[in-house]
Amino acid sequence: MPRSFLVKKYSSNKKPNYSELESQTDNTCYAVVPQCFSLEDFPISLVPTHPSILMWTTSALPLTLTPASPSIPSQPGPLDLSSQSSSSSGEEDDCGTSDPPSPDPRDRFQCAHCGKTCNSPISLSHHQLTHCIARPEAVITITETSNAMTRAAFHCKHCPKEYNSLGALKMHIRSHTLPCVCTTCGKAFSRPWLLRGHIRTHTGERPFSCPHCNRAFADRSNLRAHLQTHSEVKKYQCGTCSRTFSRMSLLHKHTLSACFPSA
DNA sequence: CTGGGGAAGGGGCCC
DNA sequence: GGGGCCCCTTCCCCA
Repeated sequence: MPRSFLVKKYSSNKKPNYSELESQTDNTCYAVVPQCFSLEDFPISLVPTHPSILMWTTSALPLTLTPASPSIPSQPGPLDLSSQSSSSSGEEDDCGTSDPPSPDPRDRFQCAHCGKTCNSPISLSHHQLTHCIARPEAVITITETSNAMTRAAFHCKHCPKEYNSLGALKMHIRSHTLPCVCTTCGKAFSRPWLLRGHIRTHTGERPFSCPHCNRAFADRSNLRAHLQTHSEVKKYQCGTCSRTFSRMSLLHKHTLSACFPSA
C-alpha cells in the first residue's frame, strides 16, 4: 500500500500558531456569507472532470446536486475514498451510472433547498447559486474593536479555527473541501501544488537532485532534509548533550527517548 | 533503536 | 484577493 494513502493524524505535538487569532473572540457581531463550500454536499462523481487534474475553486464549487434517489453516502471525513478507490480508474459518476435510472431524468437534479427540479446538473448549479447568495447558513464572526471594526475574525464553519482575513479563511477551508483530486487514485488535496507533488508519486518524477550524490527527490523539502545528511554538523542540536541531528523530528525523538533533560 | 526517505499539511510571502 | 511557491514541520515506514 502506498504511503501516500496514509491519513494524517493530528497530534498534540502539532502547534500551529493560532494563538494570536484565538484571542479575538469578544465584541463580536456577525456577517453572513453564502454557504458554498461543503464537500459533503457535492460528490466528486458529479463534478466535471479533467484528464489529469480535478480542481475546484471556492467560487466554482458545485452546489448541492440531489438525486431523487440519492446513493451518496454520508461523508465520514473530509473525503471518503474507500468507495472510490475501487472504481476510481476513470469510473465517473457513480451516482449517475451505478444507480437505476430515475423514471423522470429531471427528478435526478432536485434542489435540496426548495425542491425545484432541473434538467441538468449545470442548471441545478445555476439555480442553487440563488440560494448561495440568499441563504445565509455559514456565519463569519467579525470582531470589533472598541471604536471601529478594524479587525475581523473569520470563523471556519467546519472547525474551531478562525482567521483575521477572508483569504486566510478561504485557504483554510480548502483543507476541508479538498478541491484538488487526483484522477489516478482519487486522493484529494487542499492545494494544486500538493496534488502536483502527489502526482509525482504516480509518475516517478524526481526533479530535485542532490549535488553531492546522485539521489533525486520528488519534493524539495525532502532534498533539503537529505542535504543535511551530507553535512558534518547537523542543523538541529540537542541542548542537553549538544548532539546534532539532520531533522527536527529526530531531535525530538532524541530528547524524548535517549537524552532526558537534566530534571 | 536510530537515521533517513517519502509523503503530505499548512502558514507566509510574492506576484 | 487569489494563485503559486517556499519553507517548515509532521507522520509513517523501512533499512
